Amino acid sequence: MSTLSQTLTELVQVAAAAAGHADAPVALEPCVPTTDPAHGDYQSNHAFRLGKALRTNPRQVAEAVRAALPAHPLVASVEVAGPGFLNFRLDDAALADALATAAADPRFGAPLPGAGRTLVIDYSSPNIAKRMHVGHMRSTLIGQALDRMFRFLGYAVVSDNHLGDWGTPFGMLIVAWDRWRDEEAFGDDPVAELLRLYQRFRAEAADDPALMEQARAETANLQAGEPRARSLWERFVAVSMAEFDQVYRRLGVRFDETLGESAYDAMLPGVVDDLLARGIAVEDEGAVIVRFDEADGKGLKDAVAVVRKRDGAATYTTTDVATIRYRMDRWTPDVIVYVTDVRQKQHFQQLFAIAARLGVQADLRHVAFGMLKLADGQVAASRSGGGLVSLVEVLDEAVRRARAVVDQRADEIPDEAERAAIAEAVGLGAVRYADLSQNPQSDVTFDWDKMLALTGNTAVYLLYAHARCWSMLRTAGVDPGTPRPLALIDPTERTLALSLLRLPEIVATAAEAARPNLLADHLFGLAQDFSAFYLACPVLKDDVEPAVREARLGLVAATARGMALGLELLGLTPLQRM
RNA sequence: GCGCGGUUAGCUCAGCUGGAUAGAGCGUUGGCCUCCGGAGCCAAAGGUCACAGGUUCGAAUCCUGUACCGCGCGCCA
Repeated sequence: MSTLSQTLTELVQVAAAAAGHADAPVALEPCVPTTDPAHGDYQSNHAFRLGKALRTNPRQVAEAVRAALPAHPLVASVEVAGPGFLNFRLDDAALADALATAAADPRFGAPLPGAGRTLVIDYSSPNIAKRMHVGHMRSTLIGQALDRMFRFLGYAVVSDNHLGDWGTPFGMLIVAWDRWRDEEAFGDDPVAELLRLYQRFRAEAADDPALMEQARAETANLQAGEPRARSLWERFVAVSMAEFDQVYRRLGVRFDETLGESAYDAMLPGVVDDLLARGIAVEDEGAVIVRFDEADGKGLKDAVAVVRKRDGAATYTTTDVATIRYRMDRWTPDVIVYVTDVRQKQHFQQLFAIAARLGVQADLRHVAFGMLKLADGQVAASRSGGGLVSLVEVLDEAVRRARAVVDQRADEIPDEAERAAIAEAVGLGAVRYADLSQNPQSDVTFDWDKMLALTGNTAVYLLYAHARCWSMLRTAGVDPGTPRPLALIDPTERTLALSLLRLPEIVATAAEAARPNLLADHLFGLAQDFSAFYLACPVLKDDVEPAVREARLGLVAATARGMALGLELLGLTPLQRM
């Protein structure tokens, strides 16, 4: 199946060729929805590019293309407007059929542009022995949404949680454990105890250099596989993972792989040797470094990455090179996506430049999202920033606020367990949508009220529209999965149908651009279109003719399906009642 | 110092990678429950898209410069 935009774009391509412009050196410009319904439904701006390339009046080119357009059932009329816009008006009956077909399809009529391609996506990646706080939220939520969208597009996706589970912090923890551990506290809240030990180590080591020496020795023991260090490390990892898993379960996040930095330790010496042997890295002041220049990218002028420190230890750059190698060997992915905050941008530029020199063929993408800031301007994810709100605390508060609203409807939803489930979906949805409805690259300021808002452009609005669809379907006794004919008469019905039919192309654009907010925006518009339809078009009222009622129920069912699809791709739980 | 990013309504942010009259939410003001769900709907007010040039049929979007703000910059990840 193809999208409306694809269908029209192909028509323009055929027409341009027929009009004698097949050789014009321009990329085909995809058809896009018009901004104003007065201009039709979709427009092509291709004539402007053609006109420029051919040095002719774009209006004339547009006329020629229009004259050469093959007939198509979807197209009701085509007009040339303004300086050379080609405006399409789509046929009502054909649109209705297209939507009916999409609504009956489990994939909502979406093509599979990712079919046959493998994509590794690396996100969340928290540090062992630390607590997930609000600063960790973005990678997890954005990554999860992209993960789901890429799967929907047909990619064979491998999601990988690249844990920070290796290195000197564990040497420090082992030393601190031996000296200051409180077994009882560890039993009650192991991660809190590990945090306490880590912080105490940092404080004491500031005055006692010998402690750092011990930590280095324990780190070396760990890396050498010394049993005691190893078993402590395993214990630390286990208790941390147990806590992370609770959060992941709650958020519906599921990884195919959880290969932390420790998984690559054995590969590191080989990586450094190889980089040296190939002349990619050189020795410098006792360390091994890679130098970059402007040929690697503007931002890498005079940049240097250390791949082996003077003390012989590898760095995270080395680990990341090893990780790319491993992924290429194991999955031969076409694409590898990293979801981290923007501060790591240069690191990834360097990493990708090294990969290019190694001949790695995959398309490496860094989704660099903006930082989460606190109200006072402090960066929430900074290592120095203590006293941060824990992620679980945010989620709990969100659910609590949602629960207060849901309980007001206790007469309609008497079942306590159902209200709890609704509050969970609404509360977590609010947090998720607050983040995903923003362009990832923007910084976000942590604001309880904004993040947990339940009115306006929020998850609630979308969930509510979906629940209202279901309410109508329940009343009418209609199963949205059953195919039914549609008819589009009222302008609000047409607008809603067009919005629904655009969903597949929006998902594709949002995933490739790594911007879940494009999908969030579209769903918000979809919910607004549904509201306009709901206001203008009675469905279940007594004076509605049976045929009209049936057709409108079909539209409602299609809306429910489209909304549910979009919500799930963003990680939200669509509710049939709330 | 060098590099990267940002600056759009009172506030928080979108703006489909150059298209037609710049949009939401919150807040403000004024209307909608004899109901197919008011967690909603309708309407109003609110803009020199930081500033100055440039590119072209056309710029919030691309280029150059300036001013602020943020982030990063070889042995942390």
